[in-house]
Amino acid sequence: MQERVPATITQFEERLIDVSDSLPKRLRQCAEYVAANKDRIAVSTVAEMAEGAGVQPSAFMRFCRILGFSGFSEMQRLFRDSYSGGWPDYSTRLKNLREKAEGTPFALLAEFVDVGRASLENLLKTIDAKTLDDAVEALAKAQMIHIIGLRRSFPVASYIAYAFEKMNVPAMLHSGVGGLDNHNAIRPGDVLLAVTFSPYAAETIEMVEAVSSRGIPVVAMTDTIVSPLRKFDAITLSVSEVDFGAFRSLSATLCLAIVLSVAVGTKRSE
Amino acid sequence: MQERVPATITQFEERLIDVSDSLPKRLRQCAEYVAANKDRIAVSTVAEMAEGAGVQPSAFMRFCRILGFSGFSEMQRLFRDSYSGGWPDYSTRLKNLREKAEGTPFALLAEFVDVGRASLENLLKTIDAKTLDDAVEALAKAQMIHIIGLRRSFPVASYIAYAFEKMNVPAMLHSGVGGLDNHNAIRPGDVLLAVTFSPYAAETIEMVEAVSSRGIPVVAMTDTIVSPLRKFDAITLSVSEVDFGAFRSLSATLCLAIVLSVAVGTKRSE
DNA sequence: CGGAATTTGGAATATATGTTCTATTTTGCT
DNA sequence: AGCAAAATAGAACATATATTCCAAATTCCG
Repeated sequence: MQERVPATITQFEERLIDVSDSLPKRLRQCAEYVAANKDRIAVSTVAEMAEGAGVQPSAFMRFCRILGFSGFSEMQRLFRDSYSGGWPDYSTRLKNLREKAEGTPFALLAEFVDVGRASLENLLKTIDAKTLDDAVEALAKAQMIHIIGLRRSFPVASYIAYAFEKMNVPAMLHSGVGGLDNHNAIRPGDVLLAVTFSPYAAETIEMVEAVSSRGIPVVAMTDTIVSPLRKFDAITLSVSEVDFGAFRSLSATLCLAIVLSVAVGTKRSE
Repeated sequence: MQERVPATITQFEERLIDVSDSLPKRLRQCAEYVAANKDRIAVSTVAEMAEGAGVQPSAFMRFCRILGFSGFSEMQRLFRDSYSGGWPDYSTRLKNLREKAEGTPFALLAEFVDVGRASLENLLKTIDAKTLDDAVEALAKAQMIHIIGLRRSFPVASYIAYAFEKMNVPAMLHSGVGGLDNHNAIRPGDVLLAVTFSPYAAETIEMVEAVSSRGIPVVAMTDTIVSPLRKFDAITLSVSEVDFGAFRSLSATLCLAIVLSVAVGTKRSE
């Protein structure tokens, strides 16, 4: 019985198939129940799993052992971690890496590549297809698209402005150069695309507020659902990105920005 | 604080938005972390959630109470019950998504997420650790760092400028606002960080040429080794990004930009 | 600036949950 | 049927985890 412990869900499944032919009654019940309810492993206790399978907890424990784990906890950990890729505390990892002088730039790079990948995967899970459709729809109908995004969000805003220009979409980037406000450039029939992340730039919030009260549609790219933009009835695309200190890996945000640009550009030229 | 306990995820979100305006510091951290990682609640312990939010477990407990639960366990139960598991794993999900949602913005998102991931993976393979070290070294020694990146590279340049500012690194972004050149701001002891990708912006090349001939060190972020910047003896970090149509997913480039910023910022403060 | 109220950190405690052990039952074999 | 080996149930035990409590720090107000 000294097989090595499954390290991935796939290995787990293979092992499950392997053993399931030579199993006594109770353990077979476990195998069948687990096969049919893999997704419950991450969120259940042994007692619950055992009851579901119609066996005693101790029987279920033996079952875990046969699969190669030291116990139920170890098996559960596999499922808990592999759900959502497991990006628990990148920000502390990065902080440590940065503080410890031993962190070479290359190690830092590896870490950030990983963060970016996790963020991208997560993006697919958290973006709601319907909301994305609505956003594209609203922007495609706009006479002119106004873009605002300051400080840490400015790279995103400027990227979108560039992409729109390349796709012949009328757009205006409100960068605040020279402290000019240009609020009056925003007119009925236009749409505002606002990008802001914690700590939210006051100017952005103000602009959304002003524009929203005039009945002009707003599409927002922001983090989480507790963003202050929630107060106004904007179409909100929330992107959660790993950040630490002042830094934010913008992978997911920029990815969404490209998608918006391309989708809107395509739709308008139809 | 005797509100009734949220019975659905939607109610939970509403409650979260309700309270999140009137929350002290630590509890606000909890709210933000939870909003960004709702999916982790089902499979984490209080200790893990607390660590993720950067607070003590006891603080997280108070947070659960404010949301209307008797404790963390009750809140977790809500998420465990409505947990359906996001399997099968990433690659198959992506494939399904693309086939099923063909032509929709969401399919486009899946496409770009994949492109981004590929670019990031590729970055690790193509960046040379030694060159990266040299670049960090050169930038860390600079009196002042001048940053240039125009058109499609501008988001990257502006990101770097922001990051340097936050890390108290003296830096100047040459954005060309108003057609002013500011060549004379670049002085001996300074370093130029140039970002450019095909089709290379003439202004950037010119600046590199001018500066380089004055004996001022240049660090370049560019694509491939055939970039025109090769002519000048700059420290060249080449990033090959996967293109999708006319658009460039900047994931890898921005990732490298963050790494440079953080590494340089850290090194200077040693 | 000083005192009250709130918020916070950390250790102490309670509880739930996983794990092990052993007597008993079942199964397989001759 | 009778014996040995394997499997099982259930209780006892160990550990991980949630929860509470209170002193210290902070913020708020007059």
